[in-house]
Amino acid sequence: MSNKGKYYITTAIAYTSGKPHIGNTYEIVLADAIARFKRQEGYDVFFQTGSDEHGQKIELKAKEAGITPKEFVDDVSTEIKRIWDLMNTSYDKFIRTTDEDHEKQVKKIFKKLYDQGDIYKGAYEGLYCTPCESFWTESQLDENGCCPDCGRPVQPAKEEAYFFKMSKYADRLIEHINTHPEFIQPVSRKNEMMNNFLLPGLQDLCVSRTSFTWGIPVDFDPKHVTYVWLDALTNYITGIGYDCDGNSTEQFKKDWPADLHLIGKDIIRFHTIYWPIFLMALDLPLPKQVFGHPWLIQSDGKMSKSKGNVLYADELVDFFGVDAVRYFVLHEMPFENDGVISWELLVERMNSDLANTLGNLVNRTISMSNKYFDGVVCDKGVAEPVDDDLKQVVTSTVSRVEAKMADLRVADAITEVFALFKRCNKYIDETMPWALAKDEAEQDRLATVLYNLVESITIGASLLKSFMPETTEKILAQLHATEVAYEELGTFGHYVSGTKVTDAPEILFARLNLEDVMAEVEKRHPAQPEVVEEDKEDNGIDIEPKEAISFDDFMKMQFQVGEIIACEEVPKSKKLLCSQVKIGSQVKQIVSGIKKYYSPEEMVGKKVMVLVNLKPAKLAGVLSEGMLLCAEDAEGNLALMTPEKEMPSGAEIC
RNA sequence: CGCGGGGUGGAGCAGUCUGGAAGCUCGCCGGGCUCAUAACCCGGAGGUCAUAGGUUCAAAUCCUAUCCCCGCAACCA
Repeated sequence: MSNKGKYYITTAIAYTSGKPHIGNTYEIVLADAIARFKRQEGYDVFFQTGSDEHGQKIELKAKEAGITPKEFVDDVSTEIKRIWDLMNTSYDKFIRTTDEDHEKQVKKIFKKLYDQGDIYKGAYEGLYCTPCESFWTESQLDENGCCPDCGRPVQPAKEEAYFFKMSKYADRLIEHINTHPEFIQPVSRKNEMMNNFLLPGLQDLCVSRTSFTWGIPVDFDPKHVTYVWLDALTNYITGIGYDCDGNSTEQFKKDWPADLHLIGKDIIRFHTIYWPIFLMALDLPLPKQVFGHPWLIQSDGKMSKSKGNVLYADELVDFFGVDAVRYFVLHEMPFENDGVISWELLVERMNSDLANTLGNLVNRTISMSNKYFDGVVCDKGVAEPVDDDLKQVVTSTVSRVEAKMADLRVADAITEVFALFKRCNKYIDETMPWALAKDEAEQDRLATVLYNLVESITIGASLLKSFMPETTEKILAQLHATEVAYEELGTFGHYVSGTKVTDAPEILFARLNLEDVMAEVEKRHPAQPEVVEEDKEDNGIDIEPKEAISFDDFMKMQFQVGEIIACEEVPKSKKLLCSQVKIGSQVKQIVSGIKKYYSPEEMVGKKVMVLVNLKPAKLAGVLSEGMLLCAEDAEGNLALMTPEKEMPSGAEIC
């Protein structure tokens, strides 16, 4: 095997808040396909993945489960690893951010950056939930913009925190991005980063928290823990032996900078802005490429547990097998836009590509060899012009695959391999071995045809190795063939003439019946009654129970009947309506997120239930002096609460 | 005028940067074949490439406007 140099590839580390679903699993499989292919090409590959195990969310989840955070992340991390292994991914290292050496380095890095002035102490302004004593970021809030823990509104607040001075390195980063067009992939993301974050000016990044303790403590200020990105991103260097005191391992010196960080499109910002800037501050070279892959989404609506349609890798493997799932996620994922996954599509691909095109090809080829020559495959050298195109397609596939892989077009690469198998099926029709078999004079031609087929399949199977390693093994085993070395894939005739193939070909991929699969899915996940659509069968919905409140708490809230006397859309907002509500003799302006369900016209004249003494606040720049109360179903549909008998505006609700 | 992505035959997608006869996979219809997992091969139907203008000899592709989806951002009290 020729050595083309080192190749260091990473995935994002998975957050240990719960079991990874098929969307998360996609990334590791994609990375694995790239890593395996690079190895096959002759690179010295190091493939790292892992888990991100700190943070408030985990602290809370552990508390709920009545175990320590460490116990909690041990469980989840084990589960992640189990799924990665189940998917047959060939990672070299699984790093955990709770690993001792990682934690040690993070502390040192934090200190170093502080000492050199890149990190300073300031105050963090965020959204604070007072009852829970917790800070939340925008993205953590629930669908109502409230505290995800207790569902109550959050307020802006401050706490002491350390910040990283991003602006200092911004110009250098802009320069780097502009002079390295391959750095951010796909390129469309580059403009997004530039326009949204870099050009308007970078905010300093908060790198510590005092609101929770499950994290890496800041050495010199122990009430702070390191906040997510400085902890998580650094795994890429600590995992291969970085030491900021200058005692990095040989491996680090060899493998850094990374050749590819493979991540989801949602965290491109952190990998193309903050991470490079951290590296600049540490005086380390930047990774060569960051690829923000799209997501797999479900065609039948958002994943939701109540619909029973959340897809998990291990369950899919139960139905289809490891390689079929690998094939699906690799093949179905486009390069730039989100891909779709559903049981129907899975079954379709399984049947048409894996069972029909590939499985059947191998099966019929072996059957013919057995039938006509007792399984012995010999090249008798009786070539005909029709063979040329087959050989041309087969021997040129490797270069096409290589080109696609170089651009990270994994889906296109795997399609090229299947084009080879399709060409083989066509060849069988062109040569009609069953017709040759009837003619004594054509025995040598028949043998040659079968040899060409077995050789073509052997090359195809060898090319499949990065994507479906088990299938490669199975095919080669049935043919009693040896894998064709990468450098040899462009030439024909490696299969040893005179070899006997198996006399009991095993079905590689069995066809599945969609109805059967759906019935089984149905059985495992009994459909929950859809509360919205079938209101004849109203089974009600359950929500998280909240903590009991005292009567005094209740009495603090003032509810009254209000009459909407005017209503208009709030400009620049998608969801907001601004109503003038008459409550007794006064009129309050109230903004509500109900534009999707009510038009301003139909609002006017309604008598509604109003929480009157809520502190006024601005929404989308418009003052709101109360809250219109609504009922909300599982789908988020809203209905205003109105008195069931005529009541005057201002009437107290109690 | 917050930022961005998207709208291509029944389904899922490519093609758009660098204009030049609308393509792939699946499904459907018809034919062929029978070695094979009712598989394989060939052919066909089906699209005004969201809409309306414009530039051009030529537009899915470039320009302008509009409509509709989807993310993100905007404190959806």
